[in-house]
Order: sequence, then structure tokens, then C-alpha cells
Amino acid sequence: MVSLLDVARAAHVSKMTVSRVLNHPDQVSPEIIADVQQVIAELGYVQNRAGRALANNRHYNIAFILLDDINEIEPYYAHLLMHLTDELRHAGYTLEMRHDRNFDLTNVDGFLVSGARGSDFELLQSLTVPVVIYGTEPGIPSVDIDNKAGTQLATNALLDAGYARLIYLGIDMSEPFAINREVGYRDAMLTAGRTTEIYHLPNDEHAAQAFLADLNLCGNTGIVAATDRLGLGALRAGRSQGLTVPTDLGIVGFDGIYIHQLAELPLTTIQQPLATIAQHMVALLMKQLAGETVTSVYVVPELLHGATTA
Amino acid sequence: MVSLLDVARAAHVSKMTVSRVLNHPDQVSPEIIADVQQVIAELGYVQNRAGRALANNRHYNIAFILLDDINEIEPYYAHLLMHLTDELRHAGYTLEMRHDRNFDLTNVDGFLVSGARGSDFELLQSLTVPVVIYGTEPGIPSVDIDNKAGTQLATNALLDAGYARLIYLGIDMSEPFAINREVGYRDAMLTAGRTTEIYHLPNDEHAAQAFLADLNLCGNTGIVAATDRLGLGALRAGRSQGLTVPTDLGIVGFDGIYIHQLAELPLTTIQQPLATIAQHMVALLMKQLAGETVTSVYVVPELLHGATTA
DNA sequence: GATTGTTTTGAAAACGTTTTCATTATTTTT
DNA sequence: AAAAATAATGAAAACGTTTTCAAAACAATC
Repeated sequence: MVSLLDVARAAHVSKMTVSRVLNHPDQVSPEIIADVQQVIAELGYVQNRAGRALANNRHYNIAFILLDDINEIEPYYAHLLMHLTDELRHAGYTLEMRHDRNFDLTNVDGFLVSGARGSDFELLQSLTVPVVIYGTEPGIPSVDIDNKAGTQLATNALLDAGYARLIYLGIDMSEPFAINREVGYRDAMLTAGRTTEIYHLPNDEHAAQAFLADLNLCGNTGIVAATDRLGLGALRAGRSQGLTVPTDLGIVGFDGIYIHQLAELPLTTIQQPLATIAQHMVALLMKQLAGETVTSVYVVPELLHGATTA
Repeated sequence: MVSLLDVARAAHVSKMTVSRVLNHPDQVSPEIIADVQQVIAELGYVQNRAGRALANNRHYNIAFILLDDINEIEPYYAHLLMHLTDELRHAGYTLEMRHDRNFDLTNVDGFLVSGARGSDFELLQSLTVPVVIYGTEPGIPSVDIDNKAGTQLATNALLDAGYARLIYLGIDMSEPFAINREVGYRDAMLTAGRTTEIYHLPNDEHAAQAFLADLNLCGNTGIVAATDRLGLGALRAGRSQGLTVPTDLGIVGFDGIYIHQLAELPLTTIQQPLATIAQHMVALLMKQLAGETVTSVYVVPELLHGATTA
């Protein structure tokens, strides 16, 4: 392994000069910069991160902590992770994967956290390094989609399409996002002067299908689903009752990764903009590392038009 | 941050003794081990990885390189990654995520690679650190499922169920796994004295659905699909032709993550045993780090019985 | 042309650990 | 009980970088 000292010797300068070429080139004369850079290229020198970490106590490494249980990991995490990796690399950082409550910070400059809940938040707030969560929690810098705006979009799309009856299929309200999605539907309906019709189900396509089978949908109905899984169940319930989608039954899901593509008809859905989310998460972290204080960011999702709306 | 020296002072021993308690406890007297461990606990000491890396040139960090394009990432990677993270942590290592051709090894003791192809393999072979790939390539330690055994399982399941006609829906043969899956079907059919019927399609449920719509399936047919996507298409084609699944039409897919669960009927499939794969990948890497030479591992997948076979 | 100020470079120490080697304490052998 | 062998401990150096401080080179001012 070629070290800073090797470069220094080959370029007939001191280690410090080489270090400065890499970190503070403004403090070095142009000719020497050129020389050193050429030697670096010739020797194939790469900075040793352990040495650097030891010297200046920064690790250029961010831990992404995914706290969801392994059986409940949404498939879009693969994408989020890739985007985060890209963004961090672009900022000169690596991403370390964790999926336990290991907040050890000996090797890390900050945390990106997803799936935190309850007592996790207190722990996160007590940390001495920057944190950004994917989700929402007062007092912790976070990135989240604007769930309310999402269901407003969905509801308005179905209202515009002219469905006579507009149902909201919601899930358990224990998580903030579930509440906000419902509020979005409620608000949009209120604004339009329409009566709301809300049901709560487990987040499972079979549950939705069974529930709607009993509900007798009877045509000209729109369904705002809190998740794509519920949307998928609605689609199946409708078709098995002989309803034509989207003529008799319109459906908008929520999340927009994988599930909607694999449905019998491509599901119209509210798309999680994962690339944008990743950008914001890394940006908030970098700002904190630079000493700025930051507030949370809410990304307005987009309506992805499939075949289940007119 | 509390350092080794702090612990040493508090325990009235030298730094070395503390280091030995952590790395070579057999060389330290039992009473001192107990003392030091208590001080470590009291002070909340955590080993500094940069210092350790610098001193012994090991980083206790493995890079997982995912080379697939971001738009082609299979959702089950989220799971594979979680399992790899777990296994590595268990072995005392962290997982660093990469998804580019950055084989920089200044911060890393080895590589786990998925999605490598063509020239990647030469590069991987020229590296000075251990590598394990997910897939198959002569000369590189790898973990892969036994694709041939998988389609044999699938084919035999359908043969046992007594379907009169048994079709194989395959994909482009450019990747070794595609070839092996087809060979498995062929072998099983030959062994049973049956005539093969093989078609190649793009790996897309709509393509499969369209293709089978033209084929006129006519009942008592079994389909061995090279992927769950094709299996899903087959399911839809069959149902839209009025065939009852699994009575008139039996289907077995391949891969077993997400897609089969979301299908109209749970798809019988050949399940990728991701936990087992992760275990083997990490085990092969650890063996190499310990100086052993290793060979590749092929994991026989299991038939996951859904509702598309009798 | 001396004085001040600025830019450029270098030397030494520091970060936290482990390795190597030397020393001391303990046990075993004679 | 002395000698030899072994076990337990410590001191110093090393890993590769950056920080801090000092020195040298150069430019600008009087």
C-alpha cells in the first residue's frame, strides 16, 4: 500500500504538503499541486481512511439503520438504499448498513434511520451525532412524504373522474402517516362538499378483498386506498363482483413500488419519490455535519396514472 | 470518548493488558480479566475501529457491491442485504454498501458481489482481498442456488400432479442461471420419458400473458416458469381463458419473493433461500479471511406450495 | 534596504490501537 | 534450593493521517 509518505518522497516534498494538496489546495502553490497530483496518479495512491479517521476524528461513514423486522421489510427499501448510497458517495461518504438498535458511533459520523418508533426517538434525540429519520417525529430532523397531500391528490383525481361514491380504505392509525393519509382524504372530501366514508382494515390485500366483497360496491364508486396492498385487494374485489375497472370502479393506491406494477391492471397510485427522499435525507445530514441546524422536509408525492382510474 | 488508555489507568494496568483482555484473553490472568472487564463496563468503553484498523491493517468491514442497474433491482435484495448484515455482524464485521464498480480496498477486508458480469469477473479475480459472488463464475468463490435442481423440483411436482402437457416458459439464455433452469426441466422430463415443450420470452408478466393467450392452453396443462413474473403471466392467461387453477392449469414459478404472494392466487414457486445464501456467502468470506481456500456452494431451493398446484 | 505582512512549506505531536520485544513473576524440573 | 522453562505483564514503536506550531520564502510597505 502506497502511503502519503511515499508520495511525499517521490514528489520531493513533505507529508504535510501532500496532505494539503488533498485537503486544502488553496494553501499550496500551483506548481507543487500539479507535481503532487501527478505523483499521486502515477503511484496510484488512495487515502487511508483509518489514518484519516484517527487524525481528525471524522469517519466519512454514515450508518443507515433499518429497524423494521426482517419479515416486514417493504421491497422499496432496496431502492431507497441504493439512492442513499449514491447520494452519500457523491458527498464523499460511505453507507454502513445496520438493522439493529446499535447506535455505536465509534465508526460513524451520523445516522439515517428508518422504522424508528416509541423509545427509539428518545434514544435518537440523546445522540451526539447528526440524525435524520425517514418518517416524522417532533424534535428530530426528518424527511417524509406529505401523506396528507398524497391522499388529497388521490381523492381529487377520483372526484374529478366523477365517481358518485368515494370510499377511503385506511389502516391502523397507530402510525402518524396513517393518520395523515386519512386526513388528506377527509379534507379533500370536505372541500368538495362530499360525505366521507371511512373503513379501517389490516394492511393486507386479502383483508381488503374480503371486506369489500361484503360491502356490495354497486358501481360508480371510487376507492382511495391507504396503501397499494389495499388498492390491490379493492381491484380484486371489484372484478370478482363483475365491476369494470375503471368505469364502474376507480382505485388509487399509495406507495407506488412493485405492487402496483404487478397487479392485474397497473394500479394508479401515489408514488413515493425515493430518489428525492434520499437526496433530502443526505442533504439534511450534511448540513448538520456542517454545523447548521435543520428542520424537517416534507416531499409532495406525485400521482402515477395507471389503469385503475379514468 | 473513553480510550484504551483510560481503561488501563482506571484498572491500574498497562494499555497492552487491556488490549490483550479484548483480543487474547488466554494470555491474561483471570483476576485481571475480571477487573478490566468491569472497568470497561463502568466506563462504557468501545473499541475505536480506526485505531485498530491502523494498527493491524484489518478493517472489520466488508463491502457489498450490487452492480445491477437501479431500475432492475429485484425487491428481494432488501432481504438479502438484511441477512448479510446480520451474518456479518455476527462475525464481527460491518457491511458497507456500494453500487458502483468501486473496488477500492483501503477500508475493506473483502467483497460480496452481486450482479457481476463480463469484465467484472476478471477484475474480481485480480483483487488481493477475498471475494464471494452471488451467482456463478468459474474461478471465483460463489454462492448460488442450484437452479437445475429447482426446475427439476418444479417439473416433478407438476408431473406427480398428473398434468397431461408440461410446458416450460423460459427467458433469454444469456445468463447461466437461465440455462440451468431450462436444463432442470429438460432432465426431469427426459427421466420421466416425456416430450419437452419450451418457449423463450422476455421476463415480463405481460409478455407471458400475451404469449399464452395465443397458445390456446386447452386444459390439463402444467407450466414450469423460469421466474415468478412469467408464472404470474401464466396464471392470468389461464384465468382469462376460463381455465380453473390448479385443476385445469398448474403453475410453478421461480424465486419466491413478493411476486408470488401478491398474485391473485398464491403462486407455487421455487423459493430462493435468502437466509441460507447469506450464511454461505459470509461463511465463504470468513474462511478466506482465515486463510483457507474455498470452493463454491450451491444451495438447493425448496418448493413452496401455493394455490397454483394441486 | 530594512520592516512588516503574507504566503508557502515543514517538523513534531497526536489520534487509539496492536505488534514486537523485553522484563518480571510464577511454575516446573532437577 | 537452584536452574530452567513458562506464564503474565509492560515499554516502545508502528500504522497513516491531520493538527498545531514554527520557520522559511516571498511580496509589499515605508
